[in-house]
Formats: sequence, C-alpha cells, structure tokens
Amino acid sequence: MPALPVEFYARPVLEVARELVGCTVAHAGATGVIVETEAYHHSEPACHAFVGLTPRTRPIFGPPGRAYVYRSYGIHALFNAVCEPAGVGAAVLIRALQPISGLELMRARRGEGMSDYELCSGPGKLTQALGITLAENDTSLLRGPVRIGPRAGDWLEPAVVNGLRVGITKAVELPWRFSLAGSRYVSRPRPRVAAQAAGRSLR
DNA sequence: CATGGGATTGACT
DNA sequence: GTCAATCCCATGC
Repeated sequence: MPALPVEFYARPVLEVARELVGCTVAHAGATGVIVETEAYHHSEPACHAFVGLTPRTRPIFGPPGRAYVYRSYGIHALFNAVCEPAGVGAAVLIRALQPISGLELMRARRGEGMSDYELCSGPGKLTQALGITLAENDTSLLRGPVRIGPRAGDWLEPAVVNGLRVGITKAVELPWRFSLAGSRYVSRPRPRVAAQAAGRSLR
C-alpha cells in the first residue's frame, strides 16, 4: 500500500479530516478504511494543543504526517494524524474504521465472537483492534509502523457528512466531525449533521 | 509534590 | 439510563 505524502497532511486540518475518510490505516497485520474523523486545532480549547507547547503536545506541534497517540481515561490509546505545517498545533482524531483485512487478528485483540461492526467502531476500539499503543506516538505515517494509504476501490469518492464532535466539554459547537454517510461502522449510528446553513444555534 | 480532569468503553440497573 | 476503571500530565502550591 502506498502511503499518503507529507503534502496531504500539510494543509488546513478541516480539509485533511474530511479527506481522510475513505483512506486506509494499516498496522500489525490488520487494515481498515477510515469512516469517521474529528479535527482538532490549537486555537480551540477542546484541542490538547490549546495549552501550548508542552512535553505532551510536542508531537501535535511537530511536522505533519506523523502520529499523535495518547492515553485516554487511563485505559485507551487514541490515534491522531498530525496536520498543518510544523509549528501549528493541529491533528485529526481517527474515530472509526471499516475492517478490511486481519479481522481474525482484530478479534484476537478485541475479543472473540465480536461482530465486524464492533471491532473498530470507536477511537479506543480501533487502536486495540490494530494493536496501536503509546509506543507508536510521534512515529511516521509515511514509513510506519502505522501507515495511512490513499482512497481506493469503493472509497474513491465517498459521501462525507459533518456534525458535532463527540465526548468533549469545550468548543462543543464546532461541526468538526466527519463521517462516511450511512456507514454502519461509525462510533454512533447517526452522526449529527451540522446545520446546513451554519447559522443555527446548536444548543 | 498533590490534585484533578479527561477526544472512552463496557458492565450493570 | 448510570457509573467505575485507571494513568498521564498540566497546573498550582
């Protein structure tokens, strides 16, 4: 699988978040197509990089095309793709995949008897299924160990819808979540579509 | 050095 | 629907 070039990531994070839907993530014998993402930018308080450059946020401010993996709630590893030029703190959280290959390996990691839909339908689930850990933090998405490849096959021109980000308490009004329309593999069945006119208050 | 808060998940009522 | 698990790290004294 060819990897997306660094230029793909060195762009506005909202563009990258939308265009990552349909791309393929590969790690440790398993692959999946991205069906859900969220964008984070240092200018808004939901982003870890909002606090500025610290040991934790260093990868987010680093060069694009690398992984930012952090531990959530003491339990889960969450996987992001770092975007925009170095010095700008921005990343795309990969929230759900449609499993493509290595499904038995995913079940070995997640639990036997799990349906295809349960394997990668959440940011903590997909890292477990693919075996992505904090050891992959600040590693290249072009050379691996975790690699992201371009859209292919049925996902060349996916219908992408946007809505509100999930599980945050700050900047909740930003419609920076992107998902594959109608996909059963997203972390929630019906991603809320943002007000089309963008004028509506989403309280 | 102590504290508090999560970009979640799964088990349970 | 509610809630606990569990660790990293930013913050403040």
